[in-house]
Amino acid sequence: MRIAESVAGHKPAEDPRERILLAAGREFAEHGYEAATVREICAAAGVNVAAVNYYFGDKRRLYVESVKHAHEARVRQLPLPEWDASVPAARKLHDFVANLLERMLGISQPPWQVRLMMREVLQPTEACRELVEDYMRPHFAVLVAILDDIAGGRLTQPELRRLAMSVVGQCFVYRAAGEVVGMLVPSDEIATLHAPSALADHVARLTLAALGAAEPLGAPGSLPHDEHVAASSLEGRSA
Amino acid sequence: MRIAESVAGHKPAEDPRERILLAAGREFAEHGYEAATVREICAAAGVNVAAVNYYFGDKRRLYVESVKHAHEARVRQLPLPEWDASVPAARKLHDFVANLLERMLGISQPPWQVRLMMREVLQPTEACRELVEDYMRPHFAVLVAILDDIAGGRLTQPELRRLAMSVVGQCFVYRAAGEVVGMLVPSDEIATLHAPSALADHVARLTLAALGAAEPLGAPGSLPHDEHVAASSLEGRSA
DNA sequence: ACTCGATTGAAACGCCCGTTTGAAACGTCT
DNA sequence: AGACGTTTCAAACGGGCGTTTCAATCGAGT
Repeated sequence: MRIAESVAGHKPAEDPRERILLAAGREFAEHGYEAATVREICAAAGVNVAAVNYYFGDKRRLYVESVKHAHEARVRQLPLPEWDASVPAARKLHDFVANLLERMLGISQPPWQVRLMMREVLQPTEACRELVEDYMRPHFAVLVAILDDIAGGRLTQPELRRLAMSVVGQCFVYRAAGEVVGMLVPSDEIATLHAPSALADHVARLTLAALGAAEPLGAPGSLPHDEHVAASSLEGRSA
Repeated sequence: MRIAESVAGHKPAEDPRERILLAAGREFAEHGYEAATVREICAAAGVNVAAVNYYFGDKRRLYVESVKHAHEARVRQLPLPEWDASVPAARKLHDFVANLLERMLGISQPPWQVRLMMREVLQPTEACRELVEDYMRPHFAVLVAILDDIAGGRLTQPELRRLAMSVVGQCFVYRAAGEVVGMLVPSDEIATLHAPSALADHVARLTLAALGAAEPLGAPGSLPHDEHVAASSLEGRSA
């Protein structure tokens, strides 16, 4: 049996099982399940190819374990924000979006973890449903509740879910299609207007404006911008 | 002694090159480049494995050709909409979004074509840049112009690009993360509120509202608003 | 020192991969 | 008919894959 786990080491280099999980996550994130090779994973982990069979049984189970492992590390590091009851809903929305974007785009974490989960989202495997239930559904429910608060009961739950998906989609596209975004938008804009914090401002502001809980975009906002208000909009029929 | 003709069955044996491209597109879309196998492609196309080498040289070039082939078929079938000068910008926006969603989610097309291109977006290869320049950048420019029109010059070009990305993201998430959406949203809502046409209404409306060019979401509703999408609107408020 | 389960290691097992081969089958000329 | 370029075919090549084998090594209990 395994003895001396004496020093609760933050050193992942100790436990071979841990090393394999780490290397596997990287490899699966980079190449996908089928294209990743056990041999490559074991080489990166510095263990013999037989180790994956010894510790995990086979490649499939190693994959599922590595997804769970990355997922748990992610949850541990970026828990759902909690707010005081006095915090206004608009602020909650901004915090939520900022958290979501930081989780997707932030440099606070090695990029392969979120990339691995992104693969699950785009082409779900058996590890996906668990991911959704444990991780995404609670987040989504929180977002819906915030939006319900902002809308003040004027939207049905199905409409709120659709609106929530719009919020998520605006964040999601930057992670999933980031490279194409980089081709369509000048790189200097990426570093400024499309940085996580600036994006959070934008998405939250857009959503609030769409709900009538903030000035429309282009009206006097947080940016030093032209001050002429949209008193006479060209298309809008203000009833 | 020509038994080969009858064995082929009722399937008209057309250009083998075309058959290979078609089967390859399907296979690459389903499994990705590395996991797709030449043998499987050739079996589906009803040709010998040597044919791919004969017609395309190797697997890599077959892949590039199949992406181009699907891309061209897509462009041919869904060209950029063109509007009369008198069409209001809000209507253009709705048409653009509806077109985008139809292209991504519509049943008018075998699903593997857009899936193949989605793979390029998510993990670009050499075929991606061409895809962006020929296909996506023009569409994106049109969207930016429409939004500029609606905003009436109150937003800078960088801000317009960011807003355009928000519009695209809202559509994109349904294609890229469709399976997860299906887990988070009750299936009956998927068939109604999240159908392409209903989604187009939603995204266009949300964007207009955010720009102050339409009533906020949850306001008295589309009744005081002009007729721009009323015909296809099937969303039932207050279930 | 010895035992014995836990762990590691090098090599091998089938299998399937992308690609190549060389000859047969075909269509089209003279 | 015969010759000749084009296209198809079964078979094989070398190599990498996931997995297994089995002996070597380790480390604590006796």
